Amino acid sequence: MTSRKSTRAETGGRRPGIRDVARATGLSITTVSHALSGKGQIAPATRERVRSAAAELGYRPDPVAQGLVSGRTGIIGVAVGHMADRPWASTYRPYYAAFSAGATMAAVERDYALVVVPGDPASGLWARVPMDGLIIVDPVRDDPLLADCARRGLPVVTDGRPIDPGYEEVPTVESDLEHGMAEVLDHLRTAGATRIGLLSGAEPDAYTQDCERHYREWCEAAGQTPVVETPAASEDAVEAALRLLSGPDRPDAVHGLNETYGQALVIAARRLGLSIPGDLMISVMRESAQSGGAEDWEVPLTALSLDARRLGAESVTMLIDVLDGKAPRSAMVPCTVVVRDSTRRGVG
Amino acid sequence: MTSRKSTRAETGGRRPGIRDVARATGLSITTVSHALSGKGQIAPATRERVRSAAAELGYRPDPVAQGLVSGRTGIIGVAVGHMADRPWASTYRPYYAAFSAGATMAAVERDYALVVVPGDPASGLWARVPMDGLIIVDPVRDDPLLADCARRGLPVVTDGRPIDPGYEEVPTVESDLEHGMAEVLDHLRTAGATRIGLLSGAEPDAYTQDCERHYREWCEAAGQTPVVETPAASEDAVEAALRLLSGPDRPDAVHGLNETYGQALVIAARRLGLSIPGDLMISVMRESAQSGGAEDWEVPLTALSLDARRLGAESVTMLIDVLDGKAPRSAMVPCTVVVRDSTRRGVG
DNA sequence: GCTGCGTCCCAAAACGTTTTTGTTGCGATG
DNA sequence: CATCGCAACAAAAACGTTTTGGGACGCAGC
Repeated sequence: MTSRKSTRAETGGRRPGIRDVARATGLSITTVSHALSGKGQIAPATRERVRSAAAELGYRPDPVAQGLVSGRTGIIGVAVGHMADRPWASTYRPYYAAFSAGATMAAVERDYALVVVPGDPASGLWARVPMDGLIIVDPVRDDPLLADCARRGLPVVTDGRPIDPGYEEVPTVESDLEHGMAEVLDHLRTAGATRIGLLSGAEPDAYTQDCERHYREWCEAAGQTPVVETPAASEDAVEAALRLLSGPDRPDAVHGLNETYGQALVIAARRLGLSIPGDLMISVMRESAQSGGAEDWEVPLTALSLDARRLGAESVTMLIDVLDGKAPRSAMVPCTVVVRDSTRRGVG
Repeated sequence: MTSRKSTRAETGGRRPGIRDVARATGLSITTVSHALSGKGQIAPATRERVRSAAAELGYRPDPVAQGLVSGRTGIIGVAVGHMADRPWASTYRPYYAAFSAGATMAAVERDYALVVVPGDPASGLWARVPMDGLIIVDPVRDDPLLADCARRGLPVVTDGRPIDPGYEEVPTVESDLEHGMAEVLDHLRTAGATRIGLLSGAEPDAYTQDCERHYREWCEAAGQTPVVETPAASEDAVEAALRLLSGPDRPDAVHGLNETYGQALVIAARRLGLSIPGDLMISVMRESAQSGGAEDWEVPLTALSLDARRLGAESVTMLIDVLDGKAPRSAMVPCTVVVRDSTRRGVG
């Protein structure tokens, strides 16, 4: 208490700076800096004197000033969500929350801090916050962020392969959608489905592209005609689900590319009087092992579960490797099928 | 492409600075700064000339340098998790993820960035990342962070009332545990419970304290003897649950103070051969409306659901108000009871 | 006594901005 | 004609560190 007030008085109400420590010890600023950072050659006695004076004053080096001279901030950015026209909250998927959680923990472990910014470049927030590198989640076609980072020379790692040409060298973390999609589609067929549809997405990113491609490849191998429906720009997913389930040769199983689509499928099925899994089996992409929602759905849905947390952690590790001068190899994270009632026909 | 290389060449491989823009336009640094920020009196023609030159060079003011002179960084910190001895991942609760998500979105809306740091003061990360203010989640007894922030004069908002004396003026956001606890306990009694226990926590924070206090007050009003059990420091929650359910006068309903305790109660009940909800009704604190888990539990649990997302958002709004010089009033966020099978005796 | 070499410390430059305090030229005012 | 005010710009001082390039001193070797 007393010491607090006295230091405040000594520094004239300001936060104590390195000058104040120098003045208090009768040493130079240089010596104080060296003594505290352990860099130069300082007599042990002096070092200790500086240490105690700094502690007494409650001195902490200003990270901003340190950043200015060192050029490093110890901050890693994550850019998520690419719908510029809508409020960010509406595009903030469970995937992002889990990804951020994993990324945060991996960052902290390596003594970095993590900040999440909107991927929408119009916000410009990402350029206003100082960072050593950026993780771009699901880069889209003609991604402006990717281009901006390249121009500025900011180290980048992407979650999901960039689809623009010219970024082949960017380190990338991605889910193993090839095996995952095959696994979930195989499961649907084994469970009794004869005609499997896909409720795809409109996002111009590698995730959507790849899922759809792997679906079509699987169909070809399985000798089935692909049945794909995609919600239009601002259309509700239920509309697309209804289209998918109302056409001729209605699919008897559908895989939805995200959790929202799963709910849309359930709603559409109910509206059309289709029983689950009797008339229609449903499986979805589950955006994270921790993501909820399922308990609020009427039917527990079989899911291909992405490991968003691990994806986030791997991205951070990879980016820090880049910052440390290493050139990390891109990584693949497995996703796993979790079977629930929505594809259990025999049981009940 | 061409312009990119040429600008690089002009600046000698460095990122272009405000000097480069000044040199390119033949104006002074001051004028460039004013032209771009729209502050001084600059001829419109000049302003436009500066603008285009800056765009041509790809100039962006360095946020670190701006922060140094302005004293503001546009970054808000959130400190979570107070177990210094264990790895952060093991103490990272669903509550934090939801809280962070809400906080992030509220921050971005007000043009701030949000960074999550470990509350463990030993890490020191929070002091190494520049921030304008800090949100402390669940401050504990003798909270070192709280003290440090007060000493440094860093604006603080807490989620959950600080329990140390001397921080009565700190703006705070908290769940309305008084009404929430009463509501869930009333529900248990109405559902048929005659003796309701509490599986409490060992954390020295206001959340735990208040829950326990409200529980005891409710018991007194209801004329019931409180039955409280608390897991010891490093003890598994199941042990405590077993103790709670093995004593004489075993409770026929238990409320658990977090999601982990809910699972522990289910496990303990099964181990003791107690049926749910027949022999034992269980309700838990649900750490967020979005938190999962429930679908992975064997029994859907009735929950008192905290609105972590909103708590995060309110905290940020409040902190920004403080930064803007306002003195916000502390806020209370309601929590809601969600009834599931674990307390439905008559039905399923 | 001069040189060479550690040891311990310091002054000043640098980092890239913003802000403060001018300075210059010119038209309007008395 | 002297003065004032205003528009448009510039020089230099901040901001709080780290880093660079020494300087002073004592001591050993020749």
